[in-house]
Amino acid sequence: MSKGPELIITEKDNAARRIADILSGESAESDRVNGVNVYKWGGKRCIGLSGHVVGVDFPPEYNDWRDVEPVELIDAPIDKHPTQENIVAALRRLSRHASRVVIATDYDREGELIGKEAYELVREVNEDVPVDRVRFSSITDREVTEAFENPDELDFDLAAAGEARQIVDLVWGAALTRFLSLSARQLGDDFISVGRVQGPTLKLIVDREREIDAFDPEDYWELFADLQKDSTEEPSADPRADESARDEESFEAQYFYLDEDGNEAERVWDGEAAEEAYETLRNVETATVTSVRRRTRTDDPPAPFNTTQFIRAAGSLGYSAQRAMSIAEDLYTAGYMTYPRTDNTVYPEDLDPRELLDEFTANRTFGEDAQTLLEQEEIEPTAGDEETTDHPPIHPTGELPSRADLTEDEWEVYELVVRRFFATVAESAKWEHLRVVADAGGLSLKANGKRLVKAGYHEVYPYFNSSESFVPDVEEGEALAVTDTEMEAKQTQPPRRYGQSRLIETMEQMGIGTKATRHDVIQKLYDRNYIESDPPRPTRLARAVVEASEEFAELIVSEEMTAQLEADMQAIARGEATLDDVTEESREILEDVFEGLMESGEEVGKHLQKSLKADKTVGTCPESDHDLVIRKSRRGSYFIGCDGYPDCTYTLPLPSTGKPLIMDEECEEHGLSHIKMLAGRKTFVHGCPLCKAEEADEEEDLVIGACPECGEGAASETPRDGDGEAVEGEHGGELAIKRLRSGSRLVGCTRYPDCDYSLPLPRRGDIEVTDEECEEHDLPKIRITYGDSDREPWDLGCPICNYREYQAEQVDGSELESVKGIGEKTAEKLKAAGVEDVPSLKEAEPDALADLMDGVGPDTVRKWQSAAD
DNA sequence: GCAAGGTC
Repeated sequence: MSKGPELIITEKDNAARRIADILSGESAESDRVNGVNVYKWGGKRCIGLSGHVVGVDFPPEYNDWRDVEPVELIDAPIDKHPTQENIVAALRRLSRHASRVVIATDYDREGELIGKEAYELVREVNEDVPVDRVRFSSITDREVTEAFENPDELDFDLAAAGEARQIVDLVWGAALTRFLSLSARQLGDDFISVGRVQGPTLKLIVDREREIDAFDPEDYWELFADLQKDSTEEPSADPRADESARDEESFEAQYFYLDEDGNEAERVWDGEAAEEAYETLRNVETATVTSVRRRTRTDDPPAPFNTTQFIRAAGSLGYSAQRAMSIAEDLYTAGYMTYPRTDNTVYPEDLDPRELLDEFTANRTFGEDAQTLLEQEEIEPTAGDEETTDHPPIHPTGELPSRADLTEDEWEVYELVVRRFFATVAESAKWEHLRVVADAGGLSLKANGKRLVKAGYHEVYPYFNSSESFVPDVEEGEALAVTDTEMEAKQTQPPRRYGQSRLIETMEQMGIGTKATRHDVIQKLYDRNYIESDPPRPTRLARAVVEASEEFAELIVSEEMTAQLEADMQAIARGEATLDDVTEESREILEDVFEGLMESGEEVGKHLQKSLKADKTVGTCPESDHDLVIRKSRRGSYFIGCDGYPDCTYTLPLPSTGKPLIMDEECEEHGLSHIKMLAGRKTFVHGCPLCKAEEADEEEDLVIGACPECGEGAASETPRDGDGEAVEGEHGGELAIKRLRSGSRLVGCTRYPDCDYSLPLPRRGDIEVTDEECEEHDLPKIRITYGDSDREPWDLGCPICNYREYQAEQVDGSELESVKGIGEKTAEKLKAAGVEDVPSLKEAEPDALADLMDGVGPDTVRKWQSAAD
């Protein structure tokens, strides 16, 4: 037996470092083995994994989708193999001579499985070493020390529960995904996927869209009256004061009646009845107060952040789920906040709110609020319903960044996290509600006022709406003047689409996905062309996938599958069922699914193909009977082409920026769908592509001067090529303002394509050629106006000077190269794609940007974005 | 190349 060091294994590097610090009393030193961090002190080593370091998959002979019938995957063997070679190698090296191994992975089911995977790797190289398991729910001195003093054993049943999930997910996901993809002949990057979590998520979106489609709006009317309290008691000397006093005493009330069930209703469904009521209301001069009700309401501060609620709050600040998590992850890695992936909404016992608040008292931004909170006699943090063992709720650590350490976005998210913590230890707010009902000519009017009498947590947490609505103090029997009346014609609205955070919340309620994956699932739906735009809308393909699944494999789009699996996993964890029981039964169900599916394979395939085409179809070709579809050129740019190609070669260009989205709106003249170009914050509506092309054809070029490359005054020594043709020098080329068929505008040479000199012009606004001239370039100055809008005109000036300034700004684009993974060439490409600096890189929509760049996928873009933070 | 779950 060797007397080697003791090895501690955690789930991630960050946890390894912190546990080493705690156990060593901060004396641990960091070393690298195989490029992996290892913390050493005394006779101990601590290494962090990166989640699962081994993966489950079918053996390589099952890799060819065409060679293997999807149904064969159901009973195919499943292998486990290292996916993080360097970490696995380091783990092997360290465990070979270890005298003891302690598994300290996260305290949840997946953590138990990751621990078991590590255990098996250890066993491969060291048969006898004792292996213990420690469990703690937050990495604090007390919890960690206690856990290591009372080591336990690995729970193999719990790990097996996790393994069963891996197998069921792989078998169902792979077999069905391959089947659908093969049936629709989609084998490239655009395969058609389904899975236990993405399936029901997609169905959620599609179902909502079905409701919207089926929605039949109904007309109704609402009546309002402005009421005014009589405030003529003491007229003041200043008439303006009277004016404002009157404003203060005036408020809006709404007409209501009691419906058949005796409930208050505001909507009048009958037009004539509304008209009649309005007639009455218009003719009354006063309303008499019939009831006044006051009550105070306590408004408790929110619970601590779990992942879902954090994403929701960040969403209301304008961050996508993906982006919010990416920022949170960076703040976590930098040590400013706790682990962002957690279900827990109850602070651990050893979080001392006073101690943590203390850390903020000296801070410029938070000091005052922290101080105020500390002055409370008692501090009792709020708690949510969910208390789990995995990680504490998201809260700031005692380590504070300075504002300069963070980007603007990071700071905004950090402040949100800090203020949420503040809110959870702040006092409740108090509202005073005042409800007034008045009678106007037999019609009931009501007004609800609310006043914040104690701001409480709103003082430190400004993200919730705390606006008041004013209703003056009135008394029963008091007469109020009716100063204005209004009848509004309205229509019932279809249900709203799910936004990203609503989607994540609903997934959580349905019990599908996990805190760490829900936002990724949504991203996956975008990547698979199932949803587009934000809030997400389902494509035709998505509808077809859901329809096909509903008919033949209902379970894969149902939340029931997760519920059943969850129950099975619990049975395994309790030792009441085995992994084999569960996976066998699941395979049998899938066999049945395949029986129906294989009979109708062709039909399913056709349906999917039709939908795929519909997603790309803009309308009918004006020159042939075929469809016009969006295509991608070999250079990676989008255009519209005839589906009858090569018999019909009709095409229409599209703008070079962004990814085209087919809108519902259709051009009345041409019957083509309008196009929107998705390009992050540069997103714009292109409109009907044929209208754009015709506008360009009709608009004459407007000559504004000589071309500096080939026009009058250009280099007079004219070099000639072999044929005696001039390649440079004067050719009489002129500069003109042009409108291209793709919709963009520019200043270009009239000799195009022989001379391709050009200067950019903005896409929006009216171009005005002024009388002023640029002395340097002999060109008129240009001004952009914005029609009726409030926007100030833009004096763009001489187009050459303007372009020079623009380019000078772009030189700063070398800033892009400071981002890990971006070199000179990539920075060039990025600039060509319209991404000039780090902020715009971070705001870019990964899909749209990837589409603009050869050889770059959306995942790469996301990597840059997180590296740029 | 398929899933979902860890992690970066």
